[in-house]
Amino acid sequence: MWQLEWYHGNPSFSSLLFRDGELFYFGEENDMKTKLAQVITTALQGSLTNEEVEALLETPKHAQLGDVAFPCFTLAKKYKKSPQIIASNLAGKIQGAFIQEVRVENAYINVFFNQLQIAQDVVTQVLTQRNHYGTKEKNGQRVALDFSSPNIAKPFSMGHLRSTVIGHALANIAEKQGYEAIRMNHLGDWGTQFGKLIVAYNLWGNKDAIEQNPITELLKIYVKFHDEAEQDDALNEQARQAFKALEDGNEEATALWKWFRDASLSEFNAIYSMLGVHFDSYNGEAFYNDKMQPVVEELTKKGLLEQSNGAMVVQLEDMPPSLIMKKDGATLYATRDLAAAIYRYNTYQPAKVFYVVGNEQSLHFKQLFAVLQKMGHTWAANYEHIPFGMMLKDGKKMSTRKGKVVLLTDVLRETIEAAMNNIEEKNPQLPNKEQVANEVGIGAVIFNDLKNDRMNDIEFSIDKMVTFEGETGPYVQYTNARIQTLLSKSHFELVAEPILRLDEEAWEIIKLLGMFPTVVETAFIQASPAVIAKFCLTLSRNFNKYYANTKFLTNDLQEKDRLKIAYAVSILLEESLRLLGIKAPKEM
RNA sequence: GUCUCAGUAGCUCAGCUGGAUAGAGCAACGCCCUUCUAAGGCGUCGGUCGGGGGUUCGAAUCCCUCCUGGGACGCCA
Repeated sequence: MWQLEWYHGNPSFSSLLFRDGELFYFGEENDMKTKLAQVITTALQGSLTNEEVEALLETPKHAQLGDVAFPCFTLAKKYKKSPQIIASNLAGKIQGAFIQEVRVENAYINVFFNQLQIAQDVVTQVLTQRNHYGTKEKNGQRVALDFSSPNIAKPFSMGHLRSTVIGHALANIAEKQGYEAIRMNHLGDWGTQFGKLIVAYNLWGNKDAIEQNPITELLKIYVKFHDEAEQDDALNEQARQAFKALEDGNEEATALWKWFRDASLSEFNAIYSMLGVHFDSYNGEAFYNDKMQPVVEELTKKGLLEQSNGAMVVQLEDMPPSLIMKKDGATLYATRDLAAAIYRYNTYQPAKVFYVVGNEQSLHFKQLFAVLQKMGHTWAANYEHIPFGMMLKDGKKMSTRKGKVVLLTDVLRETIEAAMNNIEEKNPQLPNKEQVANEVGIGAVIFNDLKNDRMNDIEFSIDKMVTFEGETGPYVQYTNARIQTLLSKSHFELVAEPILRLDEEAWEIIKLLGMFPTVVETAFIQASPAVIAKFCLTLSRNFNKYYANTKFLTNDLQEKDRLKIAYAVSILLEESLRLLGIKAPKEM
């Protein structure tokens, strides 16, 4: 049931769309840049299209110059006049109710908006739509995301964190953009290492210990296997046989495999629950075992498979061939991913598929998509690798073997402890200390990972993660918590109505609030949670500046207006943090 | 060797679909808590945007080239 509601009295308000009682942000009528572009386009009488004008509009580097600037350099050629003269001629024609002032500086036309009107408009929208502000209407399309994907029986390291938190944030962002997100955990639950584990378990395994602490114990016997196998090659042969038995469906082997998998998964799920991450599918490598033969057959039928040094490959242009089958006929990584890609297309019909996997696998995905294209699967154009940089330790890749691995649970324990120390020191009477310490400690780790461009390598530093000052998750959480305190201490019922007066420092905040829908969209287009992280840092910084110089609880006419802005900031900080997968405690 | 990602302040990074004085945080130093949580705010210090060419009215941003570092390159995933 759709229902259109026009905001009474004020024609500048966007139309708000309700469906079954839920509210969606609709349209961009409120975007000042768009409005201004229309005015300028009209003034130019067809010299430039509306799109061209909008592309030229920019935000001045310094706020005192103006809110939006239109550079006239490109018009100079068209009119054969100096850009300065064009600017001053054009400036007089730029007018509208939302425009306060137009200034010409050099070749720029700098426009100042009517701050109060825009503040009324933006704040009312945020307060009305709350966490739905910036949410697009459902578009009926799916985005499938392959992320996290740890290996069974191996510890969950800081390295695995990246894919997990980036993927999770992208799924949230996709949903806010109107897509249905399918979260897929492509578990590493198959391979010769399971033969080794089965042999090792039969030799040295302790059932109770593994049930208590599955990954630690499994890793222990796995490492022991490697040590022993160096002396005794017969073990490797046994492992091969054990894996063969597993592949052939041997009951005992299958039971062990299932047990290892379930036990590991329950430990992973404990981590996922701490991080607030969930999945729609845990179909890992094993799931595709019976789906690879049809792929090989399809490749053969389409004449794409070639022999090369005994192996079967698909030749590709401008890149190395993709290995599909080993000499012995066994399948490979690429074969499995082809099967998975096809299965996902058939199952979900996704509009987009994101593989959130480390940058070191770029070639693999380029090859994968190229093979799919050669097979005639044009939908592969919607498949995308979302790469990210590595988590480094001492400037080098973390490695399980060299003992350079840092376990995520250890890091979380430390950051939660640091958060608790902060609480004891700064706010010892706080209720639910445990929960808040969890939310802050975990938030710090997630934010630390998401705040920079995902392509950057990250040097692991526990010291940085337990520092809760500056550009950190706790800084944003703290800003929000202080606003929440203000709101709880005020006696106003904050409803969505226009604000009447605007402090000077609040203007930057208003502009940021108005940008939020565009920010989310950019984050989605660039597949970059960092865009959201930067946004809430900037919003926090601007609000803290305002808060430091302004008394909010004054019990006068201005109090309500200021609190409405504070409330709007809080709504968007909480929503930004939610998109990043971070909790926002009301008090800390 | 080929491909790929990166190189901006002492450190970690923004800015990169070209535009006005290159911005933050950390570190260092100096301020601000009898007033809404100082996990905060203000100030000072700090930059040949890796080097060199080119395109342009205009380049950190685009193109070429070189240098440095990470990563990937057939039977692991």
